[in-house]
Amino acid sequence: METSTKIEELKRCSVQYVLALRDTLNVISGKWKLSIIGSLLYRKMRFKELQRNIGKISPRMLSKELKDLEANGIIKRTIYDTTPVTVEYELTESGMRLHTALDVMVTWGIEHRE
Amino acid sequence: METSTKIEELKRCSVQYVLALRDTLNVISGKWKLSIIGSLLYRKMRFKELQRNIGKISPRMLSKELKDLEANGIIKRTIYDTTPVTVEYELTESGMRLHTALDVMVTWGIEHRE
DNA sequence: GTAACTACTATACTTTAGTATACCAGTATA
DNA sequence: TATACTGGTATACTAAAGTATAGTAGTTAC
Repeated sequence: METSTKIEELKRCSVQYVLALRDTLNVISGKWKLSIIGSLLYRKMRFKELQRNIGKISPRMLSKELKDLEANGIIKRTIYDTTPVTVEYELTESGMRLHTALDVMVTWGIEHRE
Repeated sequence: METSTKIEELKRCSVQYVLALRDTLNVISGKWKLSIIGSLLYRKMRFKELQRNIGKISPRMLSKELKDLEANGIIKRTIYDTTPVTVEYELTESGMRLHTALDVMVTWGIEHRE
């Protein structure tokens, strides 16, 4: 069965619908995940770079959220054998595809405020 | 300025982008909000009806979340002067417009699991 | 008269999310 | 020799989110 057909079918079944929705929400919810994804939408970044970019995030939270996003296949972590070590974070293909979903949410958010 | 132009402009500014996104997320995040909105997508429902439909939700949480959604302009509460009183909950126009955003999120969720 | 229906609210608790602060090893710069 | 850079971890805490259980008032059916 084709993916698009499968999606149409799931949308009709509310329990599955809510489950797929929750999968997406779990990936982007929490105080910091959006700021991290937003920072990586247009380019790769290193740990300290992300920390400076986001501002008030503690290294503990940044580290935890990055691990979380990596485990969920949203970002990719690459270690370079330099001195001192450099670690780069970037969105995966799946993470990049989130962009469309985020745009739709932004649109609703703005229209809702009107 | 047109709304669509305004949206295009905001998407380019990451801080505003994240803020609009967070507005949307605040509306749908939490353990129960999606189940409530999902229940109301196709028809109005009363309190006990929602409670039975969702299953394990406590009346305290349902009451709290409904108030929250009402305060955010997502649902409308109508009291009918019957005995015993009947209270109906339904999505507002804005709440209905969430449907598109939710569909996009479901699609991403399913594709991401693949 | 007692059980069940309506739509909730009150109190007290647990669990999860997030914060604050300090610290690690190794290297480069002033 | 002291400071700051790299990318984090450890411990202890607070705040927010959610749960559990009981109870409210009025009406109706058995």
